[in-house]
Amino acid sequence: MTGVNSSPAEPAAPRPPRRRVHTRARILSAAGELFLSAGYARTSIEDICAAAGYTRGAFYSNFATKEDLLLALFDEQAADRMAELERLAAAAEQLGPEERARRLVEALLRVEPAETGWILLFLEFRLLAARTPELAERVAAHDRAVTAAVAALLERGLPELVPPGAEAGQAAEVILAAREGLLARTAAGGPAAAQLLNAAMAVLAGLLG
Amino acid sequence: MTGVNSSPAEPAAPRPPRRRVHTRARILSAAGELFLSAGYARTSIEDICAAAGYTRGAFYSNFATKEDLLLALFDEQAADRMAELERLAAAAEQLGPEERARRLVEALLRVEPAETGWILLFLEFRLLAARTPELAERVAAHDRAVTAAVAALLERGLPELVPPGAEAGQAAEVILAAREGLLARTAAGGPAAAQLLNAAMAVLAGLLG
DNA sequence: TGTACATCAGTGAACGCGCGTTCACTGATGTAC
DNA sequence: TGTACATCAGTGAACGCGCGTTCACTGATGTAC
Repeated sequence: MTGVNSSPAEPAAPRPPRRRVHTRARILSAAGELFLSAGYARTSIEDICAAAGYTRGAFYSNFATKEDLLLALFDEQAADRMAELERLAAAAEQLGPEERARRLVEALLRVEPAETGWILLFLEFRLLAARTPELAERVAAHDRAVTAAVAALLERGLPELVPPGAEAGQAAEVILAAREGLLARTAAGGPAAAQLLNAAMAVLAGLLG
Repeated sequence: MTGVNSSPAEPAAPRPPRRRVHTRARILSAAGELFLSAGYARTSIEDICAAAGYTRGAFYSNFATKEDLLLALFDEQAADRMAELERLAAAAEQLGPEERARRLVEALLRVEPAETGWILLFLEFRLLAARTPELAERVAAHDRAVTAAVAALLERGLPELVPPGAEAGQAAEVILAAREGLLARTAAGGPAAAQLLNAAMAVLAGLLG
């Protein structure tokens, strides 16, 4: 099969596009940075191409529309988030119940500075999705996945947070919503992230103790 | 002072503009409806004027810019929200501690269908504010006022929700953030509002019990 | 290894549209006498 | 009460700009022989 050409009469063997392989990645990366600092709507395709070192056409040879690019970025980010949760679950598995609980609370509530940037972009995506059915399903699916992962974490490592009468999924939903709400407040110029998360920790600790 | 004209030589007595008094209100109201259903960015001034029965010029004779209109709407809504909280506080004052607690939890977590619409507009405002310093201060001030009002409610009527080691303001912040986060999820096509708020109630009840 | 050819990623000019804002105007409303 | 005048809320056409998208092209890259 290797030496013998398989019927050269066939119109065109599907050849892999192996030209300037990094273009798409570079555009994605530039778009990510610009979206983070200026938001999706305020960032033009021209801006992105310039930052990545290409012209508009390069963009349209890699993405169908601007929304398509946003979706690619979202999928990337969503995958990262899920991978992180899986890592966290695996790490938690190794620990004793006490240390595990401490780690999980911290991991669920802590905020990296980078995230305060992402939250705005994510909110913009939620907003867009609210008016765009296809996108809405994507966000909803992502929410379901993250909620389920966090619910599993809670069940194994923080059962105190799942009170009798409630399901782990409900607790996860509330925690994630609170987290997103707090992040939104900080990102839009409210109190510092650290301060708000201290609040959340204090409230949680008090309620649990 | 009434019969005698006070120096008619004076250039022009400031006369009150009492012409088509309802124009501004009509535009505001039409804008509110359209913003609710399509969002701020997707609603054009032309749309608003048409819905209100005027032309573009009428708009600019009542508002400086589109952002100015949004701000007026925001202030209106913010005042309503604060008034509602005051009414709630006054009503709670009349009740025994048990009934009062029940009422407050319900009031803080219940969601009117109308609010799921407003939340999207509010998020869009937060997003805009995140990139616009003057707006940011407005939202932050509103957040502070609402948080303080809710904190006062909690201190008087739901001290169980303010665990030892935490301040009422912190508890208020967490509750409001969770509420906003949950609303954002429903509004963008996630689970039904009722379902999410059941979750919050169940979690709270469990933690408190 | 060298040459001719085909492909297609990326170029860059142009299109077209939506929309916020401006502006010269007009006619209904209120004031002065 | 009636008339002349001034004001200014609202009209509607036009401006201008940003931006997403299209498209005819070109030249580097890979393939065939």
